Amino acid sequence: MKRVVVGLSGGVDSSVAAYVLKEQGYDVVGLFMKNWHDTTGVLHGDCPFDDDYNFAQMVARKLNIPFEMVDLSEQYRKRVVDYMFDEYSRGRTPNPDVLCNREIKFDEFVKAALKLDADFVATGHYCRKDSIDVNGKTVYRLLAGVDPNKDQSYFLCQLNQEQLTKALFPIGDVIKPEVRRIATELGLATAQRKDSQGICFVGKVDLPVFLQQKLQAKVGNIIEIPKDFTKTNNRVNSDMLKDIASEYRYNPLDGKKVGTHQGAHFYTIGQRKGLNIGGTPEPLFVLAIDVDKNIVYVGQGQDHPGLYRSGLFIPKEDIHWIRPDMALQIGKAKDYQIRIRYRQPLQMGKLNRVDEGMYITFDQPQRGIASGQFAAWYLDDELIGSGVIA
RNA sequence: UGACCUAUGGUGUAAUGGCAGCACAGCAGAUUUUGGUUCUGUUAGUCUAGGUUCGAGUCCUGGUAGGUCAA
Repeated sequence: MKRVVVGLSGGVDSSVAAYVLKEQGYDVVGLFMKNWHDTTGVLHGDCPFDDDYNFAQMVARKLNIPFEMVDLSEQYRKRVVDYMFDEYSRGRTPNPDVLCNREIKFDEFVKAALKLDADFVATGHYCRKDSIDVNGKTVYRLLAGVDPNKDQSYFLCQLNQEQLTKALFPIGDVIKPEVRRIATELGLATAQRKDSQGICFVGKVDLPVFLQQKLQAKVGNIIEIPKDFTKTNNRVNSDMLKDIASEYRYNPLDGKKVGTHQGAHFYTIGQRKGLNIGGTPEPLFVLAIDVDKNIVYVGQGQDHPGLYRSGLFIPKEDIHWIRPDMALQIGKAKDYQIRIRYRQPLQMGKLNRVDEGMYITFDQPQRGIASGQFAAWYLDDELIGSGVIA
């Protein structure tokens, strides 16, 4: 009998995942990860971590499976939280949950599971895996979950073949309401628990407060860029990949000062809340930040041209193929469906592999392309590859 | 130290003398395993002292503050 170690988080998804595995005849072990125990900046709720542990334990008892706990706090801090601080300090917008999966759940956690003699490791992600034969070699495919509303494949966009080999996603072909129904039917304590939100393991935080643990607050200017500012408008007609894919760079003379902020690195492109500037007919959105000069550039209205770009660039060292056998050769281009954030409907676009990296161009301009976030490319249901936006 | 104009939530603006409204910001909730977006709800105002009127943000007089023109 094959042994599966399932990451029990104390939520309903991993609870049902454990149940499904058991039904499938696996020798199932529940393993709870303790990755964080600081509440700085955490909104409402004093200490959710103990709660999670207790719920996970209750579920394990109910399912009659062994239950273990592993503390990966040290690794999580080093490999996810430090990366977060570092990215924000450079004026970028990291995605800690993608890193959490690559570095913790499908690395450190797997190591812990192997110590428990695991053959496979399972999670409660809404995604699927299958395998095909390519030139006599088994290749694993990462597929979207069948629930279009909950598909979480995006968060796994940095996994590699080795990691997929050991992975099982028991609830990928079930829709969320069905998961809730199963949990309710089984009388699992987690059946009605609210879905988790915010940074995985840390929780819903007030980001500026959280970041101020490491990043200094410092007052700077907010500059409003007019809607008809030509530098942003000209871009739309450009043919040069490099031009289309690069960020808009402004300088203070391109607009006028409309207020002050507490630190440019606390903001991200597309952001509306937190500027504290009123009196405009339309809301202000962040168009760009300059952490060196400590300036936040804003523009008025959802349709401000500075909010949209038709392309992005990924440096070659940040290109990742879940399917290495499909890696695009230098000089080649190919159409893909792409998303640049969780739950975004897939967008039509083209990958252009050049010597220095990958340019992605979109058929429709995209709102709020943020450096540090991940672009993930799909062919229908299958996640093929991903990369960090420069 | 002459004339004129203006004054309404935190900000920008509406209201034939008849229930002070809208937008933005803020706050709260919903949505969301990243940031962000979006949706819903909500706090908060007539510069000041008098007067006219059944009734004043609105009309009259003084004050205060800001602005424009004239020098």
